[in-house]
Formats: sequence, structure tokens, C-alpha cells
Amino acid sequence: MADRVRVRFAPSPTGYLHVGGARTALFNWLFARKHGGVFILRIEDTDQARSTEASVDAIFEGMRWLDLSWDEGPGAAEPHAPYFQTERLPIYNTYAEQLLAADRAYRCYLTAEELAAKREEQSARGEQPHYDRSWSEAKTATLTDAEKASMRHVIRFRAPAGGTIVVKDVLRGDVSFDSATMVEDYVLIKGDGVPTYNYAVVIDDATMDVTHVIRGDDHLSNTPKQIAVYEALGLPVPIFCHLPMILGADKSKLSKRHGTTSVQKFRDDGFLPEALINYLVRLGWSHGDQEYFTRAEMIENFSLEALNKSAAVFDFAKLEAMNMQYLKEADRDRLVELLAPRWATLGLSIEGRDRAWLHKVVDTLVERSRTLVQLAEGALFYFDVPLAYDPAAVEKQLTNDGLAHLGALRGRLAALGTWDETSLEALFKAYAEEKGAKLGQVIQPMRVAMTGRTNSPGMYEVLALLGPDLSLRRLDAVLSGNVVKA
RNA sequence: GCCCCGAUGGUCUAGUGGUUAGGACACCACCCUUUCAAGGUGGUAACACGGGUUCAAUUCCCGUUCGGGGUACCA
Repeated sequence: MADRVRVRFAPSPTGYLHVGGARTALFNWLFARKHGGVFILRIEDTDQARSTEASVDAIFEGMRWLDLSWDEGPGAAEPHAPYFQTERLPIYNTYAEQLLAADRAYRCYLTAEELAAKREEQSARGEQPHYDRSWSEAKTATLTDAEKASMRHVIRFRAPAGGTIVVKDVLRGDVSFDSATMVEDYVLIKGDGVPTYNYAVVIDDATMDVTHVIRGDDHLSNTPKQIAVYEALGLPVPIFCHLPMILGADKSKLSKRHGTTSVQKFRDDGFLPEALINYLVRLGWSHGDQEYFTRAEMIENFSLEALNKSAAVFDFAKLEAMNMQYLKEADRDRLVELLAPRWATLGLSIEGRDRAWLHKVVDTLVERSRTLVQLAEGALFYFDVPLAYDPAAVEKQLTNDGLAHLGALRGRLAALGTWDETSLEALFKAYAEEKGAKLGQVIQPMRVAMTGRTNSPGMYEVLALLGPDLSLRRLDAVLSGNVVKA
């Protein structure tokens, strides 16, 4: 076995990149980086019916977005090519032949229908459905060579007669399984010549010199089956680390019905990749009380031993809170870049807009937005577009009194020499004092006139960013009753 | 059914054979305040249960309960 750490992420391309998979990839990636090891990406596409090319692309795209680069695999170095299981069929066959020759595997000519029928009978008799090992002995003698060659069959593993198989797991310690009950004569190569997961994963990890298998908890129970194959082949067994699962609010395995689980969807929903990564790394791993980590800090402090053993419930609210913190600290130019296409979809163009103006717009919105979506939508009123006035806001603030204030303010604003926050603040305060009104009584109607809503960033900064022209036009529209509610 | 894993506030978690059981999110209150946020301060809230071991168990052991996973020609 290689003395250098070699780990892998081996997703099945049967959908988008799931956050659970992303976290598994992240832990593998961190472990590799921490130990100067190699991070491999392998595509487990043996499920012909469900695997799609689009999913493969989604995995690449998701990994790249999260900045989880792989050292070996598609598009990277390929010393152990190929990295798609469906392209490795000859390799699985070579080892299967070896197993066959050593009588650690045998061909089973039972058809899927016959198998199903037997299972049904067993259930009817109150037994647990199981393969009865009917082809375990040299029954092939009853078949001619021609028949053997032409008949569709599977290759089954000849499970060890008995004994205990111990899975050495970094997190759970030594987990013992009784091989008599846990390892049956399971299918290695399916009737269509494609290997099953439990077999392919062994051959791949062994031939790719994987030293540590870091994967989801759901694979722990299958590990003894895999170890039995390593042993039958005399291959070195890697070190295992089974990660706790990620659950939904109802404590069942996290799935679509609990909310977003696709990495791409999180991106589309306006999350920053570093926020998702930071949230994910804290799901099952911790370093004291620290909540926020830079990539360098994660690598620096990561260790398998510090992983948590119990499953974790995915908390969307906490992810959002983290995203807001990352949004606040994000480079403003980068945010503008990310926002531009979103604004474009909303019909807003930043063409010709001053960079400083855009930065200021983002500044006023960033601490009241949990996602880029909220940020993009929240900026609508800053652009010269017709506003959709919130009916409740209009009713509450554009009253006779409110309108009267706005009317009185109109002239003063038009006459304002320097249109900036300081001057605007002075103007409003002087006016309110003069009228003996509370600031809120004059600012709230103004807010509704300028933004169509009762809540917004500070009024002075909003007006300053709107500029005198647009501000006055909106004021006039409201004063003339030209208000479109929505 | 059988096998395996797990259990600290609602959620993510820190932690210890003797602690006022700590932090974060969420929630509540107050402060700030032109609204909404953000920010600040404070608060409600947890060691699943039963047995052991021990001077002392949240911590170690066993059992129970509950949760999760596996038991495919899915991965």
C-alpha cells in the first residue's frame, strides 16, 4: 500500500451533487490536504439505468464551485485511468477470473425470475429471503460449454465459511461482524457483465492504492463483504472511516422533501460556496468552539479523530446565518459580479453604473440579506424602474398627513444644494423640528414613496443613492396619486 | 426478523470521574434607532431511561428505549 495518503470521493452520477456527498468530498479533500496526500475523484456509474452524463457534469460543476479540486480523476492526472467504473470492466473481470480460478467465486445461472420466485417462497414460509447457494457446487457440469458461454449468468462470491470479520474504523474502533450472517454469496458481476458496488469498490480502491476509505455511515454494514473480497484476493485492506449521516428535520436521511439538497440549487438560491463549505465542515466535525474557518484553518485543524459519531440534522437557518456573515465580508466587486446576472433576470441593468455606486448599494443591503437572491431583489428600488407599492404600506403612510409632509418637503428637496447624506439628514431634521413632528412621521411616508415599502435601508443613504432626479420624480408620482399597488 | 452504528438545550456542538455543563443558530427581552435589519447586552432551554463500578457519574460498564443504517443482478 502506498505510504502517502490517498483518499477518494466516489459519487454515483444519478442526480445532482448532494450536500451529503459534498461533505464527504470535503472531509476527504481536507484529509488529503492536511497530510499532503492525493485526493481522487472516481465516478461510480455502474447503475446503468440511473446514471446520466448530465449528473457527471453536475458533480464536476458542484465540486469546482466548492473549490474541491481533485488531484487524480477525470480532467486531472490519470495515473490509474480510467476513473469511470463503466470503463474499468476488464479490470473487474481480471480479478473475477482470479477469484474463479481460486474457487473463491463461482458462476450462478439462476435467472432473476427464478431468484425472485425462490425469495417469494422463502417469505411465504416465513423465512428471510436469501440466496440458497444452489449453484455453489460444480453444477455447471450439467451444462455444455456452449451453453455456459451463451447463458446469461452472474458471478457470485464464495463467502468465507465462518468466522469474524473486523472492520478497523478510525471513528468507531474495531467493529466485528459474524461473516456467516453478514457475508453471503453475493453477486460480484451482474448478468450484464457490470460489477456490483460491493465488488467494484474493492477492486477500484485496491488498484488505485487508496489508503483511507472515508465515506458515509450507510456503508459500514457492507464493509465486511468488501473486506472478505480483499482477503480472498490477498489485497491490503485500507483504513476505514465511516462518517455520520446528515438528516432532515424529521431525523430521516436528508432528502429533497426536507428542502434543498443539491449543491447547485444552493448556488442558485444565493449561497456563497465558502458559506456552504463552512456550514458543512461543522456538521460532524468541530474544533473547540470555533464556528468560522478559513480554508487554511480547516486544513490546519482537521483530523478524522475529531469527527463526531452521531448523525446531524441539517439546519437551513444556520446555513443562512453563516451565509449572511460571509456576504458581509465578501469583496464588493465579487458581489457585484454575482449580482449582475441576477439583476439582469429582474430586468435591471448595471450598465453605465458607477462602481462606487454599486458598492454602496450592496453595502446598504448586505446586512439585511441572507442570500444573494434577497440581496438582488432588495436592490430593485435603487434602479430607475416603476415601483410596485405595497398596498398596506401605502394605506399606512401615504395618508393625508403623510402626503402633506411629502408635499412640503418636495420644494425643499428640489432646492437642496448638495445632495448627500449629511445635507439630507440636516434637511429632514430641520423640517421635522419646524413642524413639531417626529422624524418617523416624515421619514416613513418618504420611505414608502421612494421604495414602495415600509422597511428599507436608511432613508438618507437611499435618497443619496437614488439621486435628486429619480427621488423627485418618485415624489411627484406619489403626490399626483400615480401609485401602482402590487 | 437479523446485524451494525448512535444518543449533551428545538438544531449544530464543546467539555469533564468532582464545572454555576461553554459556544453558535433559532427564540424572547432590552439597548441602539428614521423603518427593517445588522450590532450590543441579558434571558428561556440539555447531559434519553434503568441498573451497576466509584467517596463521587453527564463522563466508565451493562441493559432498555428511541433514532439511524444495512440486509438487492442500487450505490
